[in-house]
Amino acid sequence: MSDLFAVLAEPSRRRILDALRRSEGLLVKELVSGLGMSQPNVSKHLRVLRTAGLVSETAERQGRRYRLRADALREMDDWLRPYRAFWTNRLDELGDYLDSTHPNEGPQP
Amino acid sequence: MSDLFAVLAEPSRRRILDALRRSEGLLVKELVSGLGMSQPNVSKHLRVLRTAGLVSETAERQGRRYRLRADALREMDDWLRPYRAFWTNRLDELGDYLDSTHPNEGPQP
DNA sequence: CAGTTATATAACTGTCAAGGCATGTAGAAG
DNA sequence: CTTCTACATGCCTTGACAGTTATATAACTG
Repeated sequence: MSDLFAVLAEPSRRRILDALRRSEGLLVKELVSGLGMSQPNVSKHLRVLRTAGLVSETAERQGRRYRLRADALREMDDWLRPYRAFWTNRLDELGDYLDSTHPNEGPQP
Repeated sequence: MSDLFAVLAEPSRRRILDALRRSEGLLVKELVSGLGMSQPNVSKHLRVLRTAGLVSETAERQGRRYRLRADALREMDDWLRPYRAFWTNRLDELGDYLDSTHPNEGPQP
């Protein structure tokens, strides 16, 4: 489970990240009640996310606060970058030209 | 396996997409020899990719040509977008300020 | 110290998918 | 029609988790 893509393949983990993104860090109990998952399940997922460098953990009096480490997502963004060109550059700048010369190779609706 | 993220969690499938991205479509046999995977394995992955809308297939005399459908990756890009702001805006514009006030909360090397 | 709260961990179980092997199939070639 | 090529598909085994339940740990409270 050391692969970033495999870590993010779990919908529950993406939901955890989404929740952390909208807040300035959350306690485990807040994630449990907020997402409606069992506490051990949340803890397990947090462990995976932590191992992947996607979240950080700090101890507090009321519990442990987990924060997003969005930086770890750059690897995914890097992989995606060359593909992004297919619908940003190509379609916007060269779309008409390509469509007129290779009408069957453009993206289908 | 209808979840895009789960589909892309497989390294072999990402390699297939990478290969297709660099070319204007490839035959199955070309993928097999180029990636060094077994033919049934490649066919299976292609089926998954096709179901996810990530590749398209056209029949030719020499075989079946698969092409990238980068458009299907937009869903992943959309999910990533709000996170991207964390290292584009925040780090570039406020990075120095945050580093000077919370030196331990910045991205680790 | 006893009890409560917050979280982690261990053990177990069910599910699911990846990869290998063998086989089916369709088209071109002879 | 037979053979080869290119590809798909079915079956099988194995391994990897996800989720639950039960229990451990740690800190705070009274």
